[in-house]
Amino acid sequence: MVNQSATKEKIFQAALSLFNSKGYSGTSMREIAKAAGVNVSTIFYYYSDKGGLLEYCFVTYFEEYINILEKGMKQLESADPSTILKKIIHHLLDYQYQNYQLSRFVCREVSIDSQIVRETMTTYFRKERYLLQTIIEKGIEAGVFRKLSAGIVVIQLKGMLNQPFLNSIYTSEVWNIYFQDRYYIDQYKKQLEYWVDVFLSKKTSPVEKAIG
Amino acid sequence: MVNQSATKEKIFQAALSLFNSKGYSGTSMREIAKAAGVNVSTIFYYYSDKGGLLEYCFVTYFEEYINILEKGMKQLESADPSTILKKIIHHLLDYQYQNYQLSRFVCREVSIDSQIVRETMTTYFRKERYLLQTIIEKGIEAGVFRKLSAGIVVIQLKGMLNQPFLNSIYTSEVWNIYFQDRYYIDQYKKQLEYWVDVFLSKKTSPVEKAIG
Amino acid sequence: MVNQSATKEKIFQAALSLFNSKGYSGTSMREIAKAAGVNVSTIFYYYSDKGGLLEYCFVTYFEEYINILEKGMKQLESADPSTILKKIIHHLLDYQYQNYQLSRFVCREVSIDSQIVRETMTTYFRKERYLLQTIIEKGIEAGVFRKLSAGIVVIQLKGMLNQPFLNSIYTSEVWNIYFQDRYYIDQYKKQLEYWVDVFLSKKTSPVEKAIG
Amino acid sequence: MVNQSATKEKIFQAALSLFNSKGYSGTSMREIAKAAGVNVSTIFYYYSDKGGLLEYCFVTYFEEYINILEKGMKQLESADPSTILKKIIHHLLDYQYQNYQLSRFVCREVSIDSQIVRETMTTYFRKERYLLQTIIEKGIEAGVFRKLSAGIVVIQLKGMLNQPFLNSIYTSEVWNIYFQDRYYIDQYKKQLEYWVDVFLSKKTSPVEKAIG
DNA sequence: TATGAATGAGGTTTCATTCAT
DNA sequence: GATGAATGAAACCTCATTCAT
Repeated sequence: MVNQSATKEKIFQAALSLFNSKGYSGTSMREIAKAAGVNVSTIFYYYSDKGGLLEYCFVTYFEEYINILEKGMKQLESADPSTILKKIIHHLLDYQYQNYQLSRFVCREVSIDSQIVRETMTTYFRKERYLLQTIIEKGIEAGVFRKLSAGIVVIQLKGMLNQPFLNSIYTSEVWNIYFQDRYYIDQYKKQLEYWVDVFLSKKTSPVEKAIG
Repeated sequence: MVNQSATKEKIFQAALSLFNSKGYSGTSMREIAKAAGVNVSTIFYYYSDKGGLLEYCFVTYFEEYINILEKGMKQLESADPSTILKKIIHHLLDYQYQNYQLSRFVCREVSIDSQIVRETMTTYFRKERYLLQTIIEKGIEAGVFRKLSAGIVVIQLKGMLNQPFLNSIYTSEVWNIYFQDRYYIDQYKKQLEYWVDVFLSKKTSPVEKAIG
Repeated sequence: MVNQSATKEKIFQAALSLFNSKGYSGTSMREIAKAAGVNVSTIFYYYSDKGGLLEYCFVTYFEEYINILEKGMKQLESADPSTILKKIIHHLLDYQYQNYQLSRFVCREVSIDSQIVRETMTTYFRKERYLLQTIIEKGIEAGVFRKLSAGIVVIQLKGMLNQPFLNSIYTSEVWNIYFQDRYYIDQYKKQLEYWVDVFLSKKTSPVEKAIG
Repeated sequence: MVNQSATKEKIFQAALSLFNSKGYSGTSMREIAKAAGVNVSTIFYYYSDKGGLLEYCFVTYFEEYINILEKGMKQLESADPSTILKKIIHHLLDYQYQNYQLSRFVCREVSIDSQIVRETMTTYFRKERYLLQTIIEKGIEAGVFRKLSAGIVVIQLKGMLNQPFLNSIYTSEVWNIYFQDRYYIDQYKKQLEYWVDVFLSKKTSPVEKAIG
């Protein structure tokens, strides 16, 4: 997260912004350099490759992402599944909100099926799978969650978690909802926590009354 | 949907497949030509432009997509919101399942914020918004759906609808779930219909007992 | 030898001339394009690679080179070793003289120890080795040639054969000898044939009297 | 020959090795730095230029080369041409053998017709010409050598002298002869001395019986 | 309808080099 | 004596595209 060199960070930010609006392949190194106010060669000095820049984005994103998951992991024994899951949703949405550009880009580019994506991603996502699956299954065993397929539930959840960042043009242009704003993110967060309570959980929690 | 020329269709399919695995910008006309077994110039003959090829993909996708929505539209008066919504979910998932490659590509590329995307997409999505919003609000008015923000609900729903196609590498590599298979799509479909019943709707429907 | 396309040939000649004076690595594609009067892309269209251009040079050179050797091969049974060897020397020098630029370049670049050189070259030179070694050994067995190590003799011979083309700056600048001229090549040819007669062969032939 | 600084020498050796396998133009400063285990800037500190490094190679090579020739020069009056020539061949081959990499590189790069090569080389080679021509002509006058063109003879001789170093891949890969080994160099040396005796000289010397 | 030849613009990357430290 | 950060120029190569056929 913390960049040693100011120049390196400047390049990173410029790249992120451009990758977001034009896609990774659609962005040229020259454009990035220009946006960062450095010479093209400087990018190669720091990231060695265009691929290196991409990898750096992925690693930076997942490093913190996995951190959040691991904090959830530690509470697996002590707290109840519903609370943990809601906490994780809370932190993930917050993290993606605070790293809007990066999240948008990674969520999007991850859907490409290239070598580098496959390799980088799979490791992180296997960890994620382990955590989420465990939580869901514990909840089911404890009789708190409904008997649903853990896989399908997680895929559903992930779809919901990414959507605000993935399709931000859609949300803003069509719905006038701006997930760069705290307000909307918080609303969406509540909705997902609510989903845990009424969709996943067998009995509706007190939160339900507050919203629905 | 129906291509006049076999050659044109061949090119379309080849392009689709490549766009999916390398992205639109990451795919070159030569690659498409090679994959389609035709000369590069032939692509220009049929689609005039690389942009033309992209547009053709979008139009082809949304043509049928909007068809499905419009069928739902016609039932707005006669049928109840919950049933209509479930029908739409059913048809959309089916459509995307049957046009796997195309859906994957469009869902993904739509997240880029370029001129062409913005223009093509917005028209279709505004229609979609009108329909879905109307259904949700009618349901709320009728006291069938919970009092939720229509916008947030639709965004949530769209996230869930796209996820299986967008992140197919994720689902297959990490969860061994293959949405190219009828079986998994049907399971997922049930889950979303269930979501309509227990999350959106105030009272849990009989379906709930069957699953949860 | 015969180029299908006039453009391709033009590029080839321009490349050859530049490779000779600046070396392969020292010559840029742009320079070649400019010298050939075509666009840079055209070179890539025909040769696909800078490496492809290099390979084309090698193959073109060795194709005819090996032809000459194979003609010598066929006479192995019928003619005497001394005559065959002199014929080969005669034809090789003629060939190199007629393809001055190409020979100069290949002889020089062959001394680099890269992958492509190793691969292309070895095949041809093994054939050459077989022929020359056979001739020398036959001559020794027949008691016509002195008992010398065939390997050392061939290396010595090859050094002499290449020298005029390899170091043409040296010969012209220091000795005012121009091997682009028939006259000098013929003189040099005589010298090497003479070498066969008095150095390789046991008894000095009548030719000796004519020269020495 | 004697490098003041160990670092400077390290760089020199690394450069030599790389120049040999990839050519001068084909080798980058970074590669040299990496091979030498120093920073790129260090090379510039010691040699100021890439050209400076090249010049240093040439000068280092020719300094000793010309020394050997000058020693021969001094004996022009006292000793007989045949003996002097053989001594020179002996010392030159020894020198090139002991500075294998350097000789290989210089012999090869000298064949390029660039400004720097022309300038550096010509001075040294004119000296060489004077010595060798004088020896040959003296021999002819004295009736010891055959009446041959001095120029052609020297060119022939130089071809033979360089071949083992120039085409070392050829000799090793095709003939399994390794001129890095004393044994093979000595054999080759004998062959060339023999060449002086039977080809250049009118009457065969006693050495002939020993070999042929 | 379909192609091969050719191109200009721009892509990524590497190069030798400098400068402050 | 030696280095790391940074650069401008130019390297190789690919791109979408056109045009004559």
